[in-house]
Amino acid sequence: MSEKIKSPNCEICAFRSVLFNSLGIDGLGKMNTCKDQFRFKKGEVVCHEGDPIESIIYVHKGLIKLHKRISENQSQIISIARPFNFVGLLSVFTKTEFFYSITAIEDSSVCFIKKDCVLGEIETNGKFALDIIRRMSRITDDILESKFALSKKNLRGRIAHILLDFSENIYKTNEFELPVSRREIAELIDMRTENVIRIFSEFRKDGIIKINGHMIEIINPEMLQRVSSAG
Amino acid sequence: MSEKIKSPNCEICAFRSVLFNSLGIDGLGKMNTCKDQFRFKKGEVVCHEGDPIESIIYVHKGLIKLHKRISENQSQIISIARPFNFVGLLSVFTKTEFFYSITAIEDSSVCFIKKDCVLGEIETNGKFALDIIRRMSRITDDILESKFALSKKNLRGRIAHILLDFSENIYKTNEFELPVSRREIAELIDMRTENVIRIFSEFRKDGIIKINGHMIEIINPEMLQRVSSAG
DNA sequence: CGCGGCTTTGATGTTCATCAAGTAAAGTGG
DNA sequence: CCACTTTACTTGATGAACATCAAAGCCGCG
Repeated sequence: MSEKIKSPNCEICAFRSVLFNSLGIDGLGKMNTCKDQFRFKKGEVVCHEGDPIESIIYVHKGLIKLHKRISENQSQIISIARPFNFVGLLSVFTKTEFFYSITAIEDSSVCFIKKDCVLGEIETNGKFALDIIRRMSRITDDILESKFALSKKNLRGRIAHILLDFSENIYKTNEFELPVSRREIAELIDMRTENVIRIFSEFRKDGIIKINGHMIEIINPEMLQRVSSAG
Repeated sequence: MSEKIKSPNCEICAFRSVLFNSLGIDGLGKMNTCKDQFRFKKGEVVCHEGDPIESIIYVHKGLIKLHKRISENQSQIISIARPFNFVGLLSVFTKTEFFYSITAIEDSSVCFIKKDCVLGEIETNGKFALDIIRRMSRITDDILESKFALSKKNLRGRIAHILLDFSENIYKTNEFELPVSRREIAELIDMRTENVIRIFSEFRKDGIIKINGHMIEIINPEMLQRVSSAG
């Protein structure tokens, strides 16, 4: 079960987030009273599709996936949120319910920041409002650009892209344990499980990566980069 | 050439836009001094890729396309903006230059609203800030949902979808003149010109639409809806 | 121990891009 | 206004990329 943990002060935590630059000590103190921090073990559900949106979610540690059932035996992973990411920052203003579920794919720690606190702060603190808007724009840009880039890559390019993302942006090392199954990778980059496996094997045979179950070692990052760009 | 026209008062125009609800007469008066209204004839360029973003753009009348060169002889249409739409509302906060060009595909009338006015109003008017944020969220939702939906449709589904969009959302009639060439349709929904034509022909043979050059009549909207959903 | 989920490989079929070639329409210069 | 050029449109044939189907091995778990 998820476990509520003693909240560290936002003052201490805030340095991690550009978002709260404009709050000042007063605002941070206020935020402190609006939030709850929880730990989730790998596989635990953070929230279900259809739950009311009462808070925005800040990823403190770990990895969580946003996903959506699209048929009886088909899911889709919308994105994987990583530390310092906000989830729901876009939906909170237009929707009343989450249109995706959230599940931890690693042991994670997340903050729930009450929606009303954020709204209130926006109304009274113009600088904070601008910060939120800039943050939202950047999130949107990122999502659009990456979805866009992925959608016009071929399958090899997509696999290369996501391996590089894990390696360079998430784990910052050439050897890491994939937090997701082959099937989940397929759901994330919109292809079939069989082809994920096939292309993993191709990359292995080409000497680009080593595979041992979920452990991946990237032997030739330059080549992977080339495959990603070419795709 | 584009032609600057005598600006109607924003007070008169504003009823069209939910965005300006929170401005009040004072704010609208201010906006009035921050904006310029221009007419563009079909085919005229509103702005070029790389131009500095000094204003957000509001479509008053007509249709404009946002497009981008991706190689010597390949373009891509990012979206088509219609009356009451804002363009640049997302980019204005994170970018300094347009990453797309804008061209009128019908005789159009657009307002340029100075960026600084909008930023200033956000800082001092909390309700306006919230309105902007809500509007941005909705724009983002719309873009993501429609791009998302399109990307997982087959070619027939995409063509059906876009024909329905023109018919139901833009022209609100079953018979209309396509404001774009076959090639531009291909650029908009990410396929090849040849296939746009082929599928148009199929729909014609199936008795779903009638075609006469750029004039399209949708004979069987239900069927088109079914093709769009099935794809 | 056996069941279900994950992984892997091979065979087959569908969808769509690409190439090629020809016609119609629209702009251009004399 | 007509020859000329270019651009848009159209149809058919071919091939590549990818989904789908089928079958079997692996592994953890009740």
